[in-house]
Amino acid sequence: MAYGYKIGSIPLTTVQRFASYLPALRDMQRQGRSVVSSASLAEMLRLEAIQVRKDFGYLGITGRPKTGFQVDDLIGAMEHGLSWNRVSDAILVGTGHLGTALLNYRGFGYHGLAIKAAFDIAPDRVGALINGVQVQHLDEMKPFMDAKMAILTVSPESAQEVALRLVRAGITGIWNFTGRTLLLPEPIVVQDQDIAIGLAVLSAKLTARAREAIEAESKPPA
Amino acid sequence: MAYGYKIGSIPLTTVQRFASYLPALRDMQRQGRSVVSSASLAEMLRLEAIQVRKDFGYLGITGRPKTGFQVDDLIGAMEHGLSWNRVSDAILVGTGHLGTALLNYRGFGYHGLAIKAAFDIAPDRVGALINGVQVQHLDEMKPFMDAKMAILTVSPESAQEVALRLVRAGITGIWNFTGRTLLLPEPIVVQDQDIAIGLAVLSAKLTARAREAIEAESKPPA
DNA sequence: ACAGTATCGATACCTTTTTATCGATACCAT
DNA sequence: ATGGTATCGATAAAAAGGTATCGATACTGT
Repeated sequence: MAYGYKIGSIPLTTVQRFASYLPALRDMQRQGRSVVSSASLAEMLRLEAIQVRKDFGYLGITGRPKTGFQVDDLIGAMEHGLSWNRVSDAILVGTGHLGTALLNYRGFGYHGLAIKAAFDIAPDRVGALINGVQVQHLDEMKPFMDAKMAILTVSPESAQEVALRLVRAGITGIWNFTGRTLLLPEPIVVQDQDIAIGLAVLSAKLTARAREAIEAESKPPA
Repeated sequence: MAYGYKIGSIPLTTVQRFASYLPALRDMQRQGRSVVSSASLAEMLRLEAIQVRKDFGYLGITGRPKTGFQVDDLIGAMEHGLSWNRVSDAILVGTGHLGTALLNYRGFGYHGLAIKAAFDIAPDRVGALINGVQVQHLDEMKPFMDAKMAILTVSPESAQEVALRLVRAGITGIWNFTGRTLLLPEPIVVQDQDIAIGLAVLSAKLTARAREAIEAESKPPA
């Protein structure tokens, strides 16, 4: 096997879906709804009911026929199972537009993330206050900071170098937006996030759809 | 089957990898390198050589033993097969931090995207110039614009409403950053991009790794 | 209480995706 | 030329992930 398909014993795809169930469930919780059926959640998220049930199976949560699943149970199990309950601190390096956007993003709270510090090297950025976080100079980054996760939003050119500094500062997980593949010692977990991929897929889908339409037209309906 | 696994006859996962091969190959091309082996590309992107070869198989590109694949051929085949060569226009709605970050992002060119117009409703944003694009009021959005793709970076609250306006304006593909599931007529292609998922996965991986470490410690090495 | 029904959960099945194997081919060094 | 070797490509096996089926269960209304 190449590398981590699974997270613990849970399929990666399931974990990803957990991440989208969670906000939906939190909304329900807030609205006072205490139970939800796999079918209704599936419809909400454009999935299949059976897939939702199977996913929940991994959590060990069991529903009740005719009623559904307890919203609280589901949230609890997801948060506990994936440590989205304990708020883990993260730091962010690179306060360009993307970095700033992430510092201002409100959705991370669902997954227990709080960005506690931000770093940059540009003199005109150091000292700025972004969404309550003061930008510090990269040189200020100290190994004793207790964040274990870092968000890397620097330029591709400096990606590798900054990543190594992060590792030296005790970071064990890097969320990499730079588009460069980072070469780091084994135990570091790197999550690559190439924003352009989503677009590329959309564009490819549109092309495929357009082609299908043309083909469908050339041969008259059966 | 639920819905689109495949794009044309190419697996979705393969298309995603294409999107990351492409910049790497373009770099090589720029550096004058004309051939590349599946093994070296795989190492560069942390994949398996065989997977790279299989992906290339979908393109109909054939390599040569002992040498590898022609970089130009690969680039050409990917761009042509997925229409990343023809530049397609897109519009962006919602010029908050994320929208601004995307307007400033330089990686879209690899996939043939040009953001031609930006819209918002906030009076203090309308009229601003972001990376050469003038922000217009949403009401200015006209059905006759020839962009078929839209990037949706508005607040979750207004997501559905704005999406409907986009469809009425002739948009057929929406790249949805709002985190809300959009309910739209069938032929519209929606690509959901929940930025928090990447983080959630990273956090879950770190947790899993930590647990593994603990388990490995409790039972001494075999 | 009882029938009717919505919903779950276990099992089995099927599809998609990844990985392994291995013969064939083209380059390189001698 | 010839042998050695890196690399490909076809085929097949394995793994992962998704879907269907269907009996079991608990709520609802009479």
